[in-house]
Amino acid sequence: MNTTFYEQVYEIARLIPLGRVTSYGAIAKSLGAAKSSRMVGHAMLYAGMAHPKVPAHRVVNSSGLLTGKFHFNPPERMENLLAKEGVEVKNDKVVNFKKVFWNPMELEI
DNA sequence: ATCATGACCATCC
DNA sequence: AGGATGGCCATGA
Repeated sequence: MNTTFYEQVYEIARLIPLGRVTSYGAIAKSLGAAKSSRMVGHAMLYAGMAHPKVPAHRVVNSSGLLTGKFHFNPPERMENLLAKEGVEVKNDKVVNFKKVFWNPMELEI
């Protein structure tokens, strides 16, 4: 699926450093489409089909909540991967979200 | 072109 | 704190 908008989302998502997370809204903003945050999430549905793979597990909502974990193979996969990368997850949300949050705009600008 | 959908966000109660 | 509401907009039928 080389859909332009999604491709841009993937590009940003692939830049997320290991052990860091970001939000859908933040990605949308860095693309200049702050109001298209929902599309970012939707794009993640295709993340599995995209190549190279997209670390969709590093993308959460603005509260650090793992809203899309139920879209993973086994939903546990998401927190499992995050925990493995050093991101603590409790109650389906990222601990120290502020600290592990990665701002896509820092690289883009 | 129109309608429905959605891994969101901000706001209000 | 937690649920409900409206807005926003790309994509597919």
